[in-house]
Amino acid sequence: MTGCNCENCELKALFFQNVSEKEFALLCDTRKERNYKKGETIIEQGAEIKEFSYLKTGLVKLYKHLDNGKNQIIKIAGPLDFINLLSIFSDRYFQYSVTALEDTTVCYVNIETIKEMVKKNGNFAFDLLRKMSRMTDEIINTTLEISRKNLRGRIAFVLLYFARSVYKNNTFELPVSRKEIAEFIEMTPENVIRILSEFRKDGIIRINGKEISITDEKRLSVIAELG
Amino acid sequence: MTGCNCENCELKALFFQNVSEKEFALLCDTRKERNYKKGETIIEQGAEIKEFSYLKTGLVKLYKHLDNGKNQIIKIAGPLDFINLLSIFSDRYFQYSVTALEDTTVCYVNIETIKEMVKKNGNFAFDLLRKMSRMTDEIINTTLEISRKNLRGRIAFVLLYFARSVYKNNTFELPVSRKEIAEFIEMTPENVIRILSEFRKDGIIRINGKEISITDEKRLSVIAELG
DNA sequence: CGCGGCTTTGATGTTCATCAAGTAAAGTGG
DNA sequence: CCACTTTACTTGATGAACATCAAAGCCGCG
Repeated sequence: MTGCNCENCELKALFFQNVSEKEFALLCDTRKERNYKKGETIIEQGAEIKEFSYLKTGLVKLYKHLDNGKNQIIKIAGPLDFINLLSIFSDRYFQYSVTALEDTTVCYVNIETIKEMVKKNGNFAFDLLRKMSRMTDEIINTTLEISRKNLRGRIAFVLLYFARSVYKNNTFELPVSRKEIAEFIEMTPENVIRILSEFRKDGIIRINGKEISITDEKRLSVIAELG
Repeated sequence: MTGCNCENCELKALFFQNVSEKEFALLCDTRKERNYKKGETIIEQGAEIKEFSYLKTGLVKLYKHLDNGKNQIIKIAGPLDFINLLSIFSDRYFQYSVTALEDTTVCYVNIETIKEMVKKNGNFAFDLLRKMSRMTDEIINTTLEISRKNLRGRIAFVLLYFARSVYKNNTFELPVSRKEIAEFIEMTPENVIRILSEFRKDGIIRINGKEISITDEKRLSVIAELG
């Protein structure tokens, strides 16, 4: 699906407020949109960066393939996130992969067009700098925060992350496997399960397969803080 | 010390190649330069960001003050590094402190001037985007890399970091205390010392107070890789 | 149906933080 | 310049936290 029906897209206002009509038309001409099923890979680590892409709807994981065959999840990204902003200006190739955790729609714009726009339109560049700065800030802070927590604190952290930041609800369907949680917060899948069970026995959460209900958010917050 | 004697500064070519004479003069007018002794604090976490600053000479640490009274070192920065690029576009206040590890010279330019330049000069903005992207890439990669190594691997990593990236020499004076190493690579000072002693006993390094000599770089590399 | 991957639980051992105690070094005030 | 205080460094002993290994049940999928 290509073409220019972005006029009414709610993202236009957010990302391209400082872009002229003419520039915007240029963007739209090269724009592509694609849907991905849960589990499909959107970006493969090592591939050449040809597009500038942002997430319209859905949920994805950004992760690195390590030498030992394991993966390390860097960030979980949702609507309105630029999913390839990380290395787009520093490298020709993707430093990480992106895979859909839920059905997802991605918009693609030609990367050279964006680069030209940065050079010609300083206000757009400024917006991009701010956006990028916020995103990397968040990744750095989250990574450091996780790494200094103990395992119980880490599990509490992810549960609250999904409840508060992603689903805005204390009951939700986990979009990731236990193993993926482990890859995100630096621990083993066995311990993810063990601690989830502990929380269940302690009456802090209810578990039904992938469905999680936080029943004692206060206690979970304390664990996340102190852990 | 203020004023405009930047014409011959080696940093001009690096950072401001896409800046016009007129813009450059504006930069220079508001420029300040300041020297810091080893141990002096350059930036205090929480302070308002009023300047755009970069390191001319020396070595500094960027670190966060944590709630429990401890510190966490995010990055060690050297010449040519923008020391406040991290949150400069995302926040009004510094998210971290910066302290000199060696005698250091810092150049300051008014932040509003830079922001105006970004908006007016797209090529300058593009340079800045690239620089920022590289810096945050490196921080994220380093943080993730450290967090998945065991303690021996982490110590090997920092020793090689100082030898290769900072001093370009296998013998060097450690610019940080054992405690600061611990704050950088997420472990306790006791274990930093213990593992340094192990490496000494194994004949991998020689230690004389703060002076370190790497005598078996190959073995140290293997430990850093596998750890 | 059977295979492989995800999940769960238990047992075991290693790694690491914590505590304690002592030495060395470096700054501080008289 | 010396006694004093503080801070950094070092080593050992101990226990807790965590990874690893093993085994079995579950589920989806070809």
